[in-house]
Amino acid sequence: MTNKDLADLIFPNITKTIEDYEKMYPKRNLPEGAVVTRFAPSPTGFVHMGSLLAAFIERKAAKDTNGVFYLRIEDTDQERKVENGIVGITTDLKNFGIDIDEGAISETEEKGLYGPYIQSDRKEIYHAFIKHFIENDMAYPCFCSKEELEDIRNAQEKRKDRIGYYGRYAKCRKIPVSDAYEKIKNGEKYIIRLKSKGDFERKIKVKDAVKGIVSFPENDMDIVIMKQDGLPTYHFAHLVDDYLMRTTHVIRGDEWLSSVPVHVQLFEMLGVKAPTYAHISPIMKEENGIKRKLSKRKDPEAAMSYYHEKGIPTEAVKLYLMTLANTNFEQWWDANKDKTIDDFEFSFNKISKSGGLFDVEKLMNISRNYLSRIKAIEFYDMLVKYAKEYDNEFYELITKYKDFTIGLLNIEREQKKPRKDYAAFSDVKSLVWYMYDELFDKHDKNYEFTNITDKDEIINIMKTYVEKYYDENDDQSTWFEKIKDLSEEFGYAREVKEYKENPDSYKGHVGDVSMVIRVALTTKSMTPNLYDIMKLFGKEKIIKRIEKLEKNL
RNA sequence: GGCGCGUUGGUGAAGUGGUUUAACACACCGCCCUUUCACGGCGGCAUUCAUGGGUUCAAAUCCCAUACGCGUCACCA
Repeated sequence: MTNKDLADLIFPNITKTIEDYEKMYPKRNLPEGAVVTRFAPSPTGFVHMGSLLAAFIERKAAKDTNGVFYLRIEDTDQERKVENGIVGITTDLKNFGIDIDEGAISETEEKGLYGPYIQSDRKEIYHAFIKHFIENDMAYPCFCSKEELEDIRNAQEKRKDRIGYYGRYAKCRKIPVSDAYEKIKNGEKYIIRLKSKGDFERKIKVKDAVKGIVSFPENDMDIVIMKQDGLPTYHFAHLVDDYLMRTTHVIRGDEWLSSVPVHVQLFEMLGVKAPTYAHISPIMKEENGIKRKLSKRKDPEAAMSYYHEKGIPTEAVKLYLMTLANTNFEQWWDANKDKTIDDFEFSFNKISKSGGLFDVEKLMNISRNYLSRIKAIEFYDMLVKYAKEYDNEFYELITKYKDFTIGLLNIEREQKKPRKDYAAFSDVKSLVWYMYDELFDKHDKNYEFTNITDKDEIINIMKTYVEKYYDENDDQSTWFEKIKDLSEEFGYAREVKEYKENPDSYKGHVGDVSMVIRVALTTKSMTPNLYDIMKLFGKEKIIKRIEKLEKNL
């Protein structure tokens, strides 16, 4: 009775060998230094901020080196599966412009030569590898029941020993092959465990691309590699998949860091090179002075849908992720305002070792900067898309008055330092409602007059202005000259300076008069450039606004 | 409890033994500019890098302890 007999008994139908698979999935033909990465989520139906950050880094690292980025679905835990879970993930990725070179596309489709990319479709492959492990005395069946395992654990706790299935506690390890053979033949339930040759007293050193050199004791646990349902555990699937799919860099959350000894051991036992690991810290959230991991259950901002609903552009989220990924990005972007994320050179050692706090404020600031740098028409197109989904009334208006809206969005935009009014598409309506008569008429009118508040004076100024001075064909400097003339006529200083030198000689200054015009037309004391607004309005609308002012004041 | 990882201003952080009397950005606070607001400009905001020891001519940077935080110790990933 040999290990081979046992392996044949357990996997009678597995005929392919490891060599066969190595031939089927040969080393990738890629340029020197190309990085192959993967995003490997469970099919839970959506991506949250933490995993999006990983996916983003994976995508970026592969693209920068002309490598490959693929999507692999890790569904070895059948209980986690959600209906249409894969589509949920691929659409989230698509929404954020993270495109895959290979991998799962939907529940039934995939692309690429290194598949299948869904783990539950790879059972045969895993079995071939497990068979190889058993044949070569690197794995064995374990018949321990839950209760027996519990007993072992209790004994260990009592003795203050390390918890786990190892050394003298690994009782199934000692079962002779022939006995194991008989047990299986008799239909006893079993799982497959690794026969670890590691020594806890010896240390290993591993170079992590983010954390640097980390050292651990060798793994001496006989970890489970195949579960009773015949599917491999994460550890073993990681070995097989990342070897066969020729992954060069495994980027994952640092909750995996303590599994590194197991993983390097597995690769060693197979006799192949382990990938480079990059363990990234989780995104944290502060609540009541306590830092904790950003949670998809507790924190709405962890879900991608949150940004969609708020109308925060995906590009802004990506920019924020880039600043989280590489902290030197922000400075670079500021110095290279016309460039995009694609132009930035990503590096692993610029990833922060400790977990950063998720800062919505910062994200909003980045979004504000981003939105100020794009063309008005791009802004408009995205705004329309957003409004169509979330604000039908506004959607009707901005599509009806398309050029007007683009003109509005373009105010003080095409200049070295553009205005930064908007952080999200949901801000727009509440900031510029007064531009649209339909919204203006139904909105509560709270005229925010400041220095000049006398009703007759205000009406007088406005009427005189429109009748005597305002000409919609004036350029900005002529327009402003005329406001100065108007100010003078009413006893206000032409220049602020003049007024400040001789405050007693004037009722106020040109700024006060400008404010009257601004508030009279918009009700707001804060607006973009008044000249541009009036230009967009045209004389007719201005006159109507003055009539409305008289009525409402 | 074992094993690991981390700890620089309110926040993100730069920094890898000397040119750091600790960059830059967000937030905040002043002042200035400005036809308003915004933008912008200028200035303020850690004499100190969790704490305590050590190595060194020299330490945020190297070593050791302690504290705190986080992760992990499943037939979950």
